[in-house]
Amino acid sequence: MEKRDTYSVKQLATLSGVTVRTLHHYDAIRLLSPHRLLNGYRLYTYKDALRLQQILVNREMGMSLDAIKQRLDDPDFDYSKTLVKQRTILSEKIGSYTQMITSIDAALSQLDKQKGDTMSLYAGFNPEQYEAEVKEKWGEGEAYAQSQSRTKNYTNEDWQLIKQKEEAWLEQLKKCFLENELPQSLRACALAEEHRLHIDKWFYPCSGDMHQQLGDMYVSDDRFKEYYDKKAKGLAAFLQKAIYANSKKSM
Amino acid sequence: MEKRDTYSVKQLATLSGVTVRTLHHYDAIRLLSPHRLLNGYRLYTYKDALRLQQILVNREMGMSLDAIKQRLDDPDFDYSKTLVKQRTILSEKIGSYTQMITSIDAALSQLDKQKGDTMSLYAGFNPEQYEAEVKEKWGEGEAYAQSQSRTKNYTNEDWQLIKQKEEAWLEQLKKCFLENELPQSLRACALAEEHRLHIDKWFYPCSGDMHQQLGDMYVSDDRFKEYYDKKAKGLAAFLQKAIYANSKKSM
DNA sequence: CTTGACCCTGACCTGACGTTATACCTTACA
DNA sequence: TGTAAGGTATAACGTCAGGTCAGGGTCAAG
Repeated sequence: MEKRDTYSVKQLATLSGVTVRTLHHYDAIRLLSPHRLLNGYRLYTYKDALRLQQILVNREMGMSLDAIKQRLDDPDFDYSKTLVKQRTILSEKIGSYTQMITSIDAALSQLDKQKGDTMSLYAGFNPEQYEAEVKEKWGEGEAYAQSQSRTKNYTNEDWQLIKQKEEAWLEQLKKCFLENELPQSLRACALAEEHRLHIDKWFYPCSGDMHQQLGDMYVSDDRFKEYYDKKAKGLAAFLQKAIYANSKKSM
Repeated sequence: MEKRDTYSVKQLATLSGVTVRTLHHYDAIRLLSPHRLLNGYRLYTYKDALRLQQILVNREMGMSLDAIKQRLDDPDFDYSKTLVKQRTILSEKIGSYTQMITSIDAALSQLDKQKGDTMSLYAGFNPEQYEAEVKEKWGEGEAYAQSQSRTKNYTNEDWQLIKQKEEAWLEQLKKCFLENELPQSLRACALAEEHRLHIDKWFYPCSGDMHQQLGDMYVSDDRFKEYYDKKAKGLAAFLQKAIYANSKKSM
């Protein structure tokens, strides 16, 4: 701190890193009341500056302004008392921080356990994630980035839910297909739309266009084709057509 | 954090050291909105508890609730990375706080020399009780319960006696360590056994196993480690080894 | 004699809860 | 079966440490 003998509000404020309003406040509650010039301006002495420093240190420790006032105004101001008080505050903080650390550790180990091990769930092939990966190869990095950032915090439960929904949907699609419904039918379109919303909700924004690209991928990429055709031969193509029909309808 | 799947308001509140009102508030501002039972009661899941943990750590770092909300709701939020970062920040803070405490202690002892007034120096950290607390966190509620019920009737003189004994013992351990005794040495083992008996007598039944767990804690829990290492660097680890050696010997 | 930087007070606003009041729900026990 | 205790809910007002204007005075420089 610069060694001057007097300061204006602003000078003291900037000097000690508080706002003018704060000094006004401290004056109002008589925590730090400087002298006044004839024009009413506040004039802080070096002593005031020292007191302010004390105030700030104690405030930093989480003490209330009132308590600080009590202590600084205590006639038999006992430095050791202050120190002891600060010591206990510090040690309490340490206590709560250690507690936080232990819970963080607990959370971390918990997280390790439940961090979505998608491989085991999907037996090696996670279609929705794979989609994003393939899109990446095609230069559509955005979908991949989105998918990555969204899924990285999914828990095992989340993945299970997603998988369940997807499986239920796939069952319906299969039924629809096996019952010789046309891909343009309302029923097929509804399922296509459901699929789009599923992707959109859990993985990355999926517009109609994006969805059509996906449909194409389902027949052109062997891995996808196999995934769907394993359920029922021709299902991949059926899905693609349904997606196209749905996209047209939505426009 | 205890591993339960659901909590009531009060349960979660006490568990995480906040008030019920705070949880209500967080619900009101949609920072942490739990499910509701049919009667309208809030029901917090483990996920909620994790989120609360995040909130509290961030709050402690001086972030506004609004900013915290922003962050936690950000899809790019990487939970585990953040946890790790926070852990290091917290433990750094602990480090600097302990530093401050030691310098306060220095100042205090300086003052003590000038006056006659000692006592209450250890107002902050009482290792034996802290042990029980930590064990509680680790799920060994029995020790904590025992410790609580035994200590609640202790008088001031009792505490002084305990403290004295513990300090005397600690001095001996320090000497033993600084004189390059091995932790397997008879001398070290004797001190370990003395320590076990001390706990057993004053706080809770302490078997060899329990004692070994304690030893582990002394090196893994920063607060203990610091407590012992402040006496002599490496003392915590030394004590742990001595405890292990003593346990083996007694079997 | 104006302009811009400072200063004043007063009044209302804010964030993060604390406190109090009133009422409902659930459980234990007489 | 009733009732008392204790947990829960909402609602509404209080608090603390300032932030943010608004309206007006002061002062040195150009």
